[in-house]
Amino acid sequence: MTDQTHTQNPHADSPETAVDENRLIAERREKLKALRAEGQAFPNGFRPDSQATALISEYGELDKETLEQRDITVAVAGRLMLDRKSFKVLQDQSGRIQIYAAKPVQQATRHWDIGDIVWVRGKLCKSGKGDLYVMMDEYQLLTKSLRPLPEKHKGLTDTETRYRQRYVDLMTNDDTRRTFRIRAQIISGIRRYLAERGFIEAETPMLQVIPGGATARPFITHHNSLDMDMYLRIAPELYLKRLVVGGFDRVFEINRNFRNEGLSTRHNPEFTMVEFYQAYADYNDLMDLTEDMLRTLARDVLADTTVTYQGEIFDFGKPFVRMSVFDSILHFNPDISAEQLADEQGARDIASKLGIALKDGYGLGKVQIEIFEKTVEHRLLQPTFITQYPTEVSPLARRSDANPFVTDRFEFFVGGREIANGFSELNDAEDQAERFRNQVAEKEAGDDEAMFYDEDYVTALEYGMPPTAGEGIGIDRLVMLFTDSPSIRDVILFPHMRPVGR
RNA sequence: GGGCCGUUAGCUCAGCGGUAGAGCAGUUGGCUUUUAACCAAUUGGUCGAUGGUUCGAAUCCAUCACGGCCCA
Repeated sequence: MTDQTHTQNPHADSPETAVDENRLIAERREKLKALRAEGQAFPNGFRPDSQATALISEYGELDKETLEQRDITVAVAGRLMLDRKSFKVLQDQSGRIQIYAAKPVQQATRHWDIGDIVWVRGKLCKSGKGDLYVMMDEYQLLTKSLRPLPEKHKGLTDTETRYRQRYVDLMTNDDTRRTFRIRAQIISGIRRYLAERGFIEAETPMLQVIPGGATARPFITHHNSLDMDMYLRIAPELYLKRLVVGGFDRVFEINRNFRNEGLSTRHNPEFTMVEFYQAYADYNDLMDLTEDMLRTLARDVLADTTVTYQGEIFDFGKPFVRMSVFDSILHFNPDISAEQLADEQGARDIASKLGIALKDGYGLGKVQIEIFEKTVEHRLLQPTFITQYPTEVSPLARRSDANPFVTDRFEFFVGGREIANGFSELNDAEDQAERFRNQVAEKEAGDDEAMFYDEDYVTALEYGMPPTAGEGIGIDRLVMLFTDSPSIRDVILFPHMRPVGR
């Protein structure tokens, strides 16, 4: 770093910062200017030795006299959140603690503003009202905050600003900090769970020449020196299975995927999934694993196997229901008969009665899935596995031995939402080649979500992939559930927002 | 893409055809072991943008931008 501390901020008068300047900021700039004139306005080297919450849990119960006798000196650092002149409240990563300024200290710190980052060292004391505080014996303003913080009671509530300026949301709202701590715990919990069971973590390409592993529209980008279009991945699936071919029997990846689709409370263009693959296992093994993993996560992260989401209670402690697509349709639609649902024309009649628009190319499997999505999905509130998805809508899954019309696949639902998708993998290279050809035909017929033919993936399968089961779990939706968040934007630190024009 | 709702001071909000308001924070002073600290005074606005209607528009109408909810 070059020493610019005594020079004027080169951007202070530039047009882009002048736009939203106001009187409050100008006053703070004046204070900063005075600090620069006195010396180093942005000192480093002042270290805290304690965290607010740790101090309170360690010493908060001691009475005033005992604290006095023990004569404990601590140093804390953080952002000034409240200023009652004598008592000020400092917030660090762990939480809040009060600091006390005697009259001369108040005078000496008159240039401090709410939002400033400060360092304080002094004796731990207890106030007459029983609150722990740090006596300000030594103190230093570390970073002048030029912008005023949101209102101190209600904080920042404007949804748009919370998403666009997440840093303000984080410094202001406890709930936001809690949500993203839980998110971090869920991710590290999944990582630990899989690692403990012998899964190897991998990073596979985000930039792909053939975007595969899911049916979705990809983002297109361009590589300049190769002068070729590339795609942001829609799933890591085909690469992770290449690793299984290579001999990594248990692999997983926790990372971002990108889908060029609409935005909603449940869809962000980039989202996080964990995908994992286990050789010598089938989809039943993964349902068992999923059930145990989610129960473990709930217990470890929330200390409870029930989850309250938007007023509904979901129980991860009880065994999860398992039901086939076919049976679930019959279960929730008593007026539909098995014979009718199993017959293509019968199923089409049901669909049209339900007001579902069917395209010409749809076979019985797709029609059944449309009926399922319309009449069943939103009613799967408690943790439920739906199994036996039609082969027609499962181009990468292994056909059921008992009934080749369906695959050994499941999706997992909670609160009417799909959270996970897993199946016994298709490891018959010739069958896979045939299914890719069907996808290409659908793409040529106008379905821009249909898959590309991935020749190298077929080649990999030709070397032989052990019988394997694989699964993907949507982390964002899981975090929504665990944090009682109504929108996916509440669980993504920087959700996609349209640029705001001036 | 369609429907409904929102956008007013740094933040949280009222005002809904007739002089632009409150609380918080800010500034000045007082008080000094507070707890949404308190007391007194006080500053602060392109009412999202652009057109229109009207003697007069934050308010009514139209278009646009951004956001939220619901639907596709």
